[in-house]
Amino acid sequence: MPTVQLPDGAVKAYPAGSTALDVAASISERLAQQTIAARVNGQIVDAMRPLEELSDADQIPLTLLTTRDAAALGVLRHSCAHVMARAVMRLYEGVGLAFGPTTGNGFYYDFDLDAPISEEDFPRIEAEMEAIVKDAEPFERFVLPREEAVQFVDDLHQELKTEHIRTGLAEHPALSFYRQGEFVDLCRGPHIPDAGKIKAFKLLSVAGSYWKGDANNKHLQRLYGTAFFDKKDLKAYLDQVEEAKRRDHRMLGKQHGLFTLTNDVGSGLCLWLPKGATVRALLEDFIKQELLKRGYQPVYSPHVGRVEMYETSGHFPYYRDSQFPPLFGHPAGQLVDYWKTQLSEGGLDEKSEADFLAAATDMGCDFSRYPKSASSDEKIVFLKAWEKHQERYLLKPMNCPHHIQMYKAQQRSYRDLPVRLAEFGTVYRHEQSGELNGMTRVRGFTQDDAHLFCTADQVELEFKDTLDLVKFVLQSVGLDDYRIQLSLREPGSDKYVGSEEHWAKAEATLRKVLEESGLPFTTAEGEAAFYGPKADFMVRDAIGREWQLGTVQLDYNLPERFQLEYIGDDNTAHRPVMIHRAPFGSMERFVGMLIEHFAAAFPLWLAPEQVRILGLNDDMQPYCEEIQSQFRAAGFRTTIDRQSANVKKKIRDAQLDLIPYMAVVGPKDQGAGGLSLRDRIDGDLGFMNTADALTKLTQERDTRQIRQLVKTEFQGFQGGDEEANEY
RNA sequence: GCCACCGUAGCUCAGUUGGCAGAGCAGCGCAUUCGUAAUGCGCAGGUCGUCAGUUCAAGUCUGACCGGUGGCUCCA
Repeated sequence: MPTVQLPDGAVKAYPAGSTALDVAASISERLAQQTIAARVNGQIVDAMRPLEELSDADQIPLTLLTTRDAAALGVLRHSCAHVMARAVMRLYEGVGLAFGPTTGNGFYYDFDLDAPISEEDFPRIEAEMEAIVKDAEPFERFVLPREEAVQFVDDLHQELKTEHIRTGLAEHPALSFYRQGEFVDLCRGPHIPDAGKIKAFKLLSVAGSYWKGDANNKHLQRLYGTAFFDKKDLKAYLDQVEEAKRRDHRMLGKQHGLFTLTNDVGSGLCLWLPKGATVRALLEDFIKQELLKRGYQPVYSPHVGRVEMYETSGHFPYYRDSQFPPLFGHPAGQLVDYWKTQLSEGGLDEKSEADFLAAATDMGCDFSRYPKSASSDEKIVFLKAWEKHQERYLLKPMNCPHHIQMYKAQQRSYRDLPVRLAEFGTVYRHEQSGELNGMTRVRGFTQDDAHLFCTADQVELEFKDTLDLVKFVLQSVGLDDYRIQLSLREPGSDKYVGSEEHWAKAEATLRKVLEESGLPFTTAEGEAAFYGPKADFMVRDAIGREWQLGTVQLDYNLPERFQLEYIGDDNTAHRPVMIHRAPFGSMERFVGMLIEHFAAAFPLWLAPEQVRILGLNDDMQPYCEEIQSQFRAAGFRTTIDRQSANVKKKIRDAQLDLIPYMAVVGPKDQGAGGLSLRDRIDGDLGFMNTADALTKLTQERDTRQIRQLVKTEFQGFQGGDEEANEY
């Protein structure tokens, strides 16, 4: 007979076999209606399971989770995923089930299905789901011992489930299933008591995915949806999605002439139009001033570097697939490189080889000693030797090797350290075509990069200062909601360079400084760079979305690979430690994010056009120019609206162009030696003399005031863990 | 790169079963000269992403390619 302890401390015994639902019913009928799941020992569990199964404690600590608990939302959504899968199975033949977990904002289910599902099919799938919800059939859990479970799954003819149960779940002695009507799924649960609890749901999108996330595996169709306890919550969520669309930087960037992308230049190659370039230049100037104060030194480096340098750093071999191919100094370089690859992949026929030799000779190669009759390996050795004497350049994918060469350009003493080299360095990466996205994912971008070279003793302090810099920079643009992600190695992986000892030291140092900093941080294994751990700034924008922006990375490995040294106070050589850091990350990405954060309504100090001067009629032109020159002299970016239109139209245009201030001038203003100031946010401020207006605007600009930020407080009502609920 | 969807004027979009390519905004011209979110009239603007194919006839149907969007995979 289970005894239950509720959160309010009440202790009560219940008949054997009682469930959380029974407990709820014993309190009130209404509570039983609203109970979605329960929490026992911190675990979220089915409300319809006998309590003895869940805990063998004398007093079972039980929390009922109702429609008011965010934690129950994940349960609801996962059950909704089952309902969706059931609907899809009713409507399509031969549906293979994969996984169907919850996500931060909803759920998805992956299907192996020949017939393509498109958004046009959503209404009938939703209608079928509606019918299932209306039937309000219960979710029934049952457990089978491993052998029986395997047999049971075999009989369901669900190949992916069969595979998963044999590989992914090979260690599980018993497996749980959930049945809802004719639909049965291998599932860890928990689920809601019955489908009738789903009051609001919607299918969102369809996309491709891979079985177990591996691109080599079977391609699946993924159906995304979301569900809520209440139609109001669903509407709030959909409004949020609309708001995000309204702020899309690709649309706003086009609309406000900030940047453009055209296939004539190339995909992923961003053109900064004057207005966007102004925002970027202001940010760059701002950070340059700050770096000067913090003892950084400016440097410049070219856009290409020898492949060998990137072989030393490890970037070239590690990221070969996502770089633009090397530029060859010798005309035959590309040909030789191609030939070498062919040989390593099994070689080509004699004729091709003869063609290659002829072509290479034509291009001026002396291949008289090419070992025609030798093995592929020997031929590769020859070609490699040839290549070794040729120049090959890479469009630089990273700035660090260049800065490292600067460090090496002179002998360094411990007295010189730390050396802090800063550059807005433009780098090129051949991102996969499917990854490109407006300004936030491009193939050529500029990092506000710097590399700090310091002694082992200085690492902590330098790292701390760097965190402080990023904090300061984010604050200055009004981004004060962020966390830091401590990105660590993936245990047991061989994709990293450097010794165990260096990694352990680097990770421990990062963790120590972060703990001492008091900044909120989370850890993420497997997210480190290949040469060292990182502290990534995850910044929340005005509508609650997270962006990975600035980064600080600790690196013991590149100094080793490039044999960096400084002479210590003991007159012997020591190895410095490097810190890589970029507060904005990439200018493209950062400005893209800012556009969405401000919905293109930049604060005065960042606005591409700060003041627009609107004459009441065409006769005011000379006075408009007079006012303009006064604003320009005070450093403001202004234009005059020269349309032959009435002032209402000019104001409307300026408002739509999101200009922070308008100076409306007519005969009255001219007579009184001033202007009528209009604020984008507060509207007409009335007459002001020009000096007062300048003082007011100068103050707002120089303190980098952010007067308006349209925040929507919808923080997702995020339910459940982001872990897969499926096995 | 993979899967699904999309590509018509500078921008946002309409275009019936294949039958002469449309609107609004922006632009230009003329008139208007106005006090806080659209003055009126007119004009111009397109090889319908590209290339092939089917057809008497293709924006519309088919294929390939290019580009974009949503995801997947990737992100130094």
